[in-house]
Amino acid sequence: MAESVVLDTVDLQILRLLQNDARTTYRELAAEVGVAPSTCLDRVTRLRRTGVILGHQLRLDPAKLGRGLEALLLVQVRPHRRELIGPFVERIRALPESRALFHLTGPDDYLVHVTVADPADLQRLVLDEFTSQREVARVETRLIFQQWECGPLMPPGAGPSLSAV
Amino acid sequence: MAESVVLDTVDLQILRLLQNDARTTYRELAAEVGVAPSTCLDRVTRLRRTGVILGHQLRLDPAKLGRGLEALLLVQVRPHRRELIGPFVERIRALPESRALFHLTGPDDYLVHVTVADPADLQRLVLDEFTSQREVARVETRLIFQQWECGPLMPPGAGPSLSAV
DNA sequence: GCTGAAATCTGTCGGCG
DNA sequence: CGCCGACAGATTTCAGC
Repeated sequence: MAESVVLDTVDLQILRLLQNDARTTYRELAAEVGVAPSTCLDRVTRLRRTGVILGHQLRLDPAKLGRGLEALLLVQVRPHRRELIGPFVERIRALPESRALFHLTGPDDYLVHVTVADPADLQRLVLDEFTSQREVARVETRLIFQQWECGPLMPPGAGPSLSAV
Repeated sequence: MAESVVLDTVDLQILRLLQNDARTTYRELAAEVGVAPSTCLDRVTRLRRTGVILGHQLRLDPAKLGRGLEALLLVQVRPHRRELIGPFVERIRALPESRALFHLTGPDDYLVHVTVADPADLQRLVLDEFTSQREVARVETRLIFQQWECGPLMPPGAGPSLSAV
């Protein structure tokens, strides 16, 4: 599980470029980074094998899919025991409205990022899937005005090379 | 901006498959969906052009990049006026630790998802980039025990067809 | 890590239903 | 008008060095 991975500048440049556009061809990567296309393929294959790259994801516009309203739900699950939170997590993950789920420290045990059609849809979701459940002690709903994805994920102090576990 | 988009079962199947693996070839998509590869290309091109597909993203493992600790920061920005929140948002987005930023309703104005190396790194981030700033009235830090991405994003009541805006 | 070549894929085009 | 099938160009992938 704790496999050691060493990343050099070539790896980091490739990752930065692919985060900018995950469909960049090996040819283009090679031209930018200054190595052969096959080397880029080798690097990317290794980054996938070692688990640095987890996968390629499609970014969709929820509004275009009829889910123009987004919200974060802060949820207390009580009692906070494995027998209850296991099924809770699986149930929430399976909801078509759920985009992401976080298990947190602090007064709220879980944060759920949901996408719904409109306020009525959100109300239905909160009432039918959260507050109606025995293990859900409290739900706090926060609407999302706007959201931003931030810059590329890079190692701290992105020097010329580093080792991570 | 409010371009009308109609999605049929073929589009929805393609989106579902591409969310599972964004690098699925048109050939494979065609085989699964039961249409010609060129038709899949046409559909995907149209989905890109109409803004349903926003782009292709690389999913990376923060832990493998030396950012094994993740947290959510709840931030109050006061006074909550455009002159202050504009620069605040840009500054937070530019931090290498920031993964995502949400502008919310409720007592906390912003939620920031951050990835750091360790608790000392988190402490530095909170003190130097948040509480030290004049406009930041309050910061609440919640560590992330575990997180899950949820199922594919699909339209509400994913019937055989739908129209979205 | 590179080169080069084979296999595969992408994207275009004209035609068909 | 959208779907199909074939084609040319580009990309991926794999030996061998």
